[in-house]
Amino acid sequence: MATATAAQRRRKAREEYDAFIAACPSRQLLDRLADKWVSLILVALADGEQRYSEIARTIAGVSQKMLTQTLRNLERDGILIRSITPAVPVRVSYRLTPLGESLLPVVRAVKYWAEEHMPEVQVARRRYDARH
Amino acid sequence: MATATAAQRRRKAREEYDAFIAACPSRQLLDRLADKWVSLILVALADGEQRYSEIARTIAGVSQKMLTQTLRNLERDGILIRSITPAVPVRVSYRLTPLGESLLPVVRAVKYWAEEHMPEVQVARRRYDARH
DNA sequence: CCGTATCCTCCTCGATACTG
DNA sequence: CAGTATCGAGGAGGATACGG
Repeated sequence: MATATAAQRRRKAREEYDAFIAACPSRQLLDRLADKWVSLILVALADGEQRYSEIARTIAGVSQKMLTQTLRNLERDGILIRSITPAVPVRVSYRLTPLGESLLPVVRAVKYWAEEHMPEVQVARRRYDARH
Repeated sequence: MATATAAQRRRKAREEYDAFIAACPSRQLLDRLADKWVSLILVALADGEQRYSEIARTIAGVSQKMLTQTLRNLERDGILIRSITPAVPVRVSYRLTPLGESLLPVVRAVKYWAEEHMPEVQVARRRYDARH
């Protein structure tokens, strides 16, 4: 059964890779995911292929440099695919790979959590600041 | 019904807070969560209260400065509680708040994803590097 | 044991200017 | 449109030393 095998492979991977260990490659991957822009890009691509300029418009405040850089990193990691349509002007689109699709719910949960619990955090901050 | 009310509050919060908008407070919260150490600290506290030195030992490679700084931020955000037992030497413990408990599964999922999918990412990187 | 304070370095990130 | 190249400021974050 292919699915079970894949699940077993992932379990095995988690035994071998421990992000608590500084030198572990998965720690570097965790650092990569712990990025300002990664979750926003992933969520922006949730509904399918998007052009470079569309992503830029969705994610307010991202600089051209950071957007390009983060997209390249995610492409290198196999999380998204960059495709070029030769035309004038050229058209570049990005879409999630299956690997990226598997990451999407995870990072989307982080974005949602931040949006949902912001009020509680703001209350906690005011309480803390009042006492310190 | 208290639970339903809380759920409604969160839904409302998600309508009002949109992390795609740079100025939105939830975007700052997302940036806070997008931190090298946050998920590791949260997961380290998953099984309950831990002393400062225990956390430091669990998370290999974290400097005293960053650990203290991140713990302070998380305390201010109401995600964990710091408690001091006056003794000689002093004993300082950290544990998750209910808010922190609600965040735990989310960030743990990120850590797990990184550990599980590291092999695929490494393959993707080798493929990418071979072609560029 | 659990910090705080200081210094110093690197590297992230934004701004700007330029190309196919 | 979708980049690349370069520069420069600022902050992240480590090392070290010291304090309650």
